[in-house]
Formats: sequence, C-alpha cells, structure tokens
Amino acid sequence: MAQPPTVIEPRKKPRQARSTVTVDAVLEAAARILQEGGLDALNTNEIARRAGVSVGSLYQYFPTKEAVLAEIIRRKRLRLFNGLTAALEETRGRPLEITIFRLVEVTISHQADKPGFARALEYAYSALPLQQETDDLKDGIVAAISGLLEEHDVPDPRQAARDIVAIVRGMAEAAGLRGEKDRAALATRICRAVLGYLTTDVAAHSRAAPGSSHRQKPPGRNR
Amino acid sequence: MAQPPTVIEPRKKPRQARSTVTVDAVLEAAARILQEGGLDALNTNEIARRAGVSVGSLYQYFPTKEAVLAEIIRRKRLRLFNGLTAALEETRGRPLEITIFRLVEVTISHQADKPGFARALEYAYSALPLQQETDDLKDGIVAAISGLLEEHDVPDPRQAARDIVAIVRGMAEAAGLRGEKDRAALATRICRAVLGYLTTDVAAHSRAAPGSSHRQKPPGRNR
DNA sequence: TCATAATATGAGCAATTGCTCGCATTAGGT
DNA sequence: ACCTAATGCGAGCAATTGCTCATATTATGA
Repeated sequence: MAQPPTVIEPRKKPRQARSTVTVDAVLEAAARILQEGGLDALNTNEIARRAGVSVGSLYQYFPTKEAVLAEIIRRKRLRLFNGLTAALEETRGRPLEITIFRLVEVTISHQADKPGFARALEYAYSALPLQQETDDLKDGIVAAISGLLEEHDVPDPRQAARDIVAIVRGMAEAAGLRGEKDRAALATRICRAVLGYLTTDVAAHSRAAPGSSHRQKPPGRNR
Repeated sequence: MAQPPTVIEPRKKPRQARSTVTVDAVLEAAARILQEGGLDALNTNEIARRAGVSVGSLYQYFPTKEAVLAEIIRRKRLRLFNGLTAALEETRGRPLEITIFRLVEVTISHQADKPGFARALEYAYSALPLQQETDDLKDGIVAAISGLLEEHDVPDPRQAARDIVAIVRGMAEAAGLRGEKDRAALATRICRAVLGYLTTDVAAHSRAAPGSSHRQKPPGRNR
C-alpha cells in the first residue's frame, strides 16, 4: 500500500540497558494508542510523548513509523505462534478434540485484549510489506496444524488447516467485536464449528433428500 | 475512533442530473482509490482529481471525508443485504443445505472484488461512527438467517446465525486474501463448516472414546 | 428573457505529521 | 579520571491534507 517499499527493519539494535527500555516504552505506548484510538491516532509525536521519550530517540531505533507497527505485529504474532506450539506439544498424543480445544483457547486469549487493537493490527498487517516475513509465521502455524491433522488421518490436511485457522480467527474476531465475555462458551462454539468441519461430508448432505430436518443439541448448554 | 463524533450524513441531496453524476463519480473514484491503495491513499484532493471534479463540488455533497467512506460502505452493505434476502426468498421451502449454499455463494461474490477493498472497508467500518446505522443492517442479516434456522428447528437460532455469519465471513476473507480462484470449491468448504457447525454436538465428541478415530461421517447421525 | 437557485471551481489557509539534525547527556571500558 | 561510543533530546522543516470561500457557470421556471 505504499509505492516506494517502506523500510521496516529496525534501525539498530540496543546495546545498553537504557535503550532497551526506550524501545520497549515506544512499543508499549504505540500499542496503547492503537488500542484506544486505532490506526488514525497513531503518530510518532504522540508515541514519543506517551513513551516519555523524544521523537529523536524513537528514530534511533525505528527508521519509520511503519517500523514501529511492524515490530508490534512481529512480537504479537510470535507470541501467538509460541502459544499454539506449546499447546500442541502439551496435548501430543491426546484425542484431536482436546488439542483443538486448547488451540482455540490460545487463539481466543490472543485475540481478546481491547477490541480496536487486534482489528487495527490486522488491517495494518495487510497494508504493510511485512508480507513475506509474517506470512512465513502464518505458514508455520498452518504447517503445525496440518501436521496435527495428518496424524489424525484428516484428508487434505493443509487446506483443512488453513480453513480451520480462518474459522477460528473469524469467530474469535466477531466475538471480540461484539464484546462477548464468556470465553468458555465461545471456545465451545468454535470447537463445534471446527470439529463439524472436520467430520462433515457435504456430499452426504446434498444427497440426502428431505426438507426440514435439523434437530440437535448444540448452542445452549452442553456437557 | 474519533473524539468529536464525525459528521457522516450527506450534506445535501442532488436535485439535478449533473449533481447526481458528480456524486456517483466521487464515490466511484473513492472506491477505486481504496481498492488500489487502501485507506492510506484516500484523500479528498485525490478523490476529486480522479472523479474529474473539484474538491469544492465534493464538499457540496459530503461534509467530511468520512462521509464519502460511509456512503460507500452503506451502498455495499445494502447490496449484500439485498443479495442475501433475494437468496433467501428464492430458496424458501427448500432444504436448509440448499439455502445455505446460496447464501454462501452470495457472500463470496460480495467479498471478492479486489483484495484491498473489502479489507479497507471492513476496517474503516469499525473505525467509523456508522455503528448504529450499519449494525442495524447487520442485525437484519442475522435476523433473517435466524428466522431461516428457526424454521429448520435449529436451537438457539440467533447465536447460531451470528456464528454462521462469522464463519462465512472469516473463510471468505481468508480465501480472498490468499487469492483463491476456485469459488465453487471454496463455497463447498464453507458449507461444510457451516453445516458441520449446525449438526455437530461437541459433548458427543468429548464423550466419544479417544484415540485417532477421525474418518468422515459425523458421530451424531444426520438424516 | 431573466431572476434565482443549483452547481462547479480551485487557490490557498490552517492544522497535522513524519522525520532530521545539531547538540547534550550518560555508560562502560581502561 | 578520561575518552569514546551509545543514547537522548526537541525545535522545527517540509510535505501532506482536510476543508473553506469568493467567484464563475449552468439549469429551471415564469
């Protein structure tokens, strides 16, 4: 979304403790601004002011405003990746439902925070030349889930992994925007969608004749 | 996302033919800019230039830049709503699977277009005080689907409708961003997720004997 | 034909904002 | 204690951008 490919790489690495503090303060301030006011409210002067730092210092470590954004996205994405990986390890060998439930929980709490935040990051991400780099991370997530599915004999595991990621993200985001509070109920519903996706054969539905026939337990209480 | 609630209402209605042309040209130009360069590239001077109109004319009909954006969103949302409503009418009385398939198709083609566009609008929407007004439209969609589900004896139809919307939106958006071409395959997969959600009982999964027991065919008998 | 309302124009003001640069301060090793 | 590199500072420049206003052009109805 910018013709001259914006520079995104950090300008230099902090070598002393105080500069690390500066960098962290900047990122934290930027995150707060994003959370409260969205992308529109994000400008370098305000970031520096809130971080209790001068713009000059900010530009010692970040070549552009976008670089600040990019670093926030990088760190957040990495946290998600680590969380998912840990959940996968932690439930290795257990039934697929268990693992998926944990993955969903991790995604929900990652998504949660304040509503504007994830939203703004999501858009910023698509508008930034982070593409290659962060897509690698996304591919990592897909690959990990794909591996899991393969172990459980799910056909076309990569496509399924991508779809699952989309389902979970979509539902978690929608819930976040609506301000849903009950995470457990949300997790249950997302799992239902994912497991349903994995175990449903559309052809069977299409082949089946009748008109109205859809009774089940779902939405309300389960267990 | 703006402290002094930005004015969004159109400034005045065109009374002559030429002004309608102007308004349409503005909206069209803005849409093209959004599509090509995202929200960042959208500014009133550029809109006017591309529309072959002066900024002054633009401001005759739109009190703020946001008002232009809002009108684009309004029109697009309305098209979706009409499309979904038509699909519902058109498949009234037929099996639920058929109706859902049509709804999914409509959503996919609505989402399609260029990748940046829907994305930018989606973000802009959440950052605009359109909330009340467009949420009404969203509620309308949810209500319509909810009615459909109720007819088919789906429990907790409103929650289910919201979840379905989230699933479809999430998957369609992800596919759009990945640049997926095969709309039919996509529609099939989305339907699988939706129908799976509607017919899967999570409790059954939890109760079911563990291990790697995951082939096709759901645990709960469907039809 | 002509008066009035509707519409169109675009130079430019005021405000915002990304970022630089010259200089001050501090840390760490020797 | 001292020197150098690292870090910090913030006034302010240059560019962008939302929007106004004085003025010009065009349509419409009587």
